[in-house]
Amino acid sequence: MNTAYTAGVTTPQDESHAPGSRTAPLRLAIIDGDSGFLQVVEKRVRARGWQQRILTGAVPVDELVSMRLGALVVDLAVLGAPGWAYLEQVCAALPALPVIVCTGPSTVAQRVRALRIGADDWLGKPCHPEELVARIEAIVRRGRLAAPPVERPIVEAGEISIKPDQFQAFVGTRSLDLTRREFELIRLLAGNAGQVLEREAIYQRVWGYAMAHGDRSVDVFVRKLRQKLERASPQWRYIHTHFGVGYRFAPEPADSAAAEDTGLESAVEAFSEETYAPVS
Amino acid sequence: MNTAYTAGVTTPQDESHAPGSRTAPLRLAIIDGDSGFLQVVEKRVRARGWQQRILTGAVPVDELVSMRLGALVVDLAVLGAPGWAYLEQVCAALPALPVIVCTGPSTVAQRVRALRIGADDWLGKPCHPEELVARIEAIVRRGRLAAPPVERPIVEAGEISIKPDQFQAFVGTRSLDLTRREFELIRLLAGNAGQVLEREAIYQRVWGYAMAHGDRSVDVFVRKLRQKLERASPQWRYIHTHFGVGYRFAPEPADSAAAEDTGLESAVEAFSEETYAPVS
DNA sequence: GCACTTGTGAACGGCTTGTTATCAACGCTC
DNA sequence: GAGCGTTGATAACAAGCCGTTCACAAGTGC
Repeated sequence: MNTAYTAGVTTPQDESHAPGSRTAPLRLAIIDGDSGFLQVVEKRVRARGWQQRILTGAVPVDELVSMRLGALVVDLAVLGAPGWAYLEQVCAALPALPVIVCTGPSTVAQRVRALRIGADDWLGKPCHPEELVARIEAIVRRGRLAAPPVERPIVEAGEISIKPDQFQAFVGTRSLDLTRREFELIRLLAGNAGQVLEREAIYQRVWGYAMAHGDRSVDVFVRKLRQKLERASPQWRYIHTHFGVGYRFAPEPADSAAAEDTGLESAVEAFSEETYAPVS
Repeated sequence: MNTAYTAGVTTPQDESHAPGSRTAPLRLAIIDGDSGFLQVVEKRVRARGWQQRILTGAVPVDELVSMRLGALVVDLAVLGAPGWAYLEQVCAALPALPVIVCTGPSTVAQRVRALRIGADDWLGKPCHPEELVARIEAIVRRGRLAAPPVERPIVEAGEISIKPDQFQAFVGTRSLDLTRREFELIRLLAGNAGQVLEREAIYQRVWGYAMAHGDRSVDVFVRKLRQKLERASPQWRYIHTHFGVGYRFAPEPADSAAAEDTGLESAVEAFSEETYAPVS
């Protein structure tokens, strides 16, 4: 009913940043009526790649649940007298949800009451949007720290499966015995299956810094990977060279020599919903 | 820098491990010089059954660690110019420690900076002690809340069984005679059997604070564990090294010389629904 | 055919890990 | 409080893995 929404520039999957800092974009909801305030906040929310949803009033708790929020900002003034009951209700139903009350002048008693009820923070208006965002970050950080590590999905491709929590790839139950770099590389490639990745981009994302001119490391590691893949799964070809460009990951049956010529390959490439752009 | 040796009883795990089993009294430290303020705060801290410790200045991080704090309140004004560096240092070394800055007049930029550095909250003086306490409670609550990974009371792995209530591991009825740290380490590893845990993560969760660069403690304790496991259960191998990453707990028969060639190792691990599937 | 790119194998060297020893700190008994 | 055994932190050395680099072969496109 009352949902303006703004999607951050969610990069498809910047999955493999070098030191594994994994952060899905935060989903933030704001119950507030001050359009000027909302605007300046939204600007900063966007800059962080978060997703923002603006609510103009009390939304049933069920709906809040279904929004799968990462944080909630509330202006109690908007809700009027039932605001306190609503706050209590939300905090009781969603104890894991960070809640920041951001409202006008208040008394100590009010602030203490909100915090006791279950709110995580209280920020008086007028306030600087930067501080609001910083406080949201601090609370979310605290919550994430204690949270169980996010389970990463197992990627399946051809015969192999990539298990991030083991830093290893398998054919059936058998390990490919990859080193760390090899694993990071195959994870990056398989995570962007069907896409041609340029050497410099690969290097940047696996090694974490810019590739020096003439560096052949990527080639060498692709070779190592191919060797291990070939040994463990000889019926498939996984990594394809694009001359003058880079490499593309796409599992294909090994006997598709004829198929490749006809461009049939795209029929095999499967699990990636990413748009597949064949390169002649 | 490494002056005071604060080894000793160090049991920092209870806050990070034991979910909500028992709520030990919160240990609170306050770096502040205002005796009047300290007095009114202390009154309320006592009323809640917390333990309070007053520090008159910057205390070495090592000492903070050994205090096993549940929260820290800092008045930056007391620390002077180096206060910011100190704050950063503390937050880096003890990311799990709730830190509240409670100090005099401030600018938005200062508050944002502190929150970014790792502080959980900023409360301007003068403030009502009740609000300070309520904010501490809210932060601690948030930190405790998201820790639901219910650890199985007894973990069975290979020949050994781990009994948390006894702080000991056994082969049959025979104790492995593990020290406290050794036990915490094997509990963590076995509790995440099959997963590769990175050294820093292990250190953070067993020792309770951030691992210093170059620290080899995890390796040394892994060796001690392996030694005791080997002695008590020579037919099995439990802890596996992942070069450049960390360690993985997975019971495997020791005679896997032939098995390794067939990739048996992964089939046995995790004592889950996987059954041994002979290869070829 | 020529220039350039990519594949391949091997060797070097650095960094990671295994292992042992030493010492400070602590708890215990007396 | 002194003496003694235990625990944990740290240093030092050895061993070995792994990433980088080089040289050369093979392949690609013009």
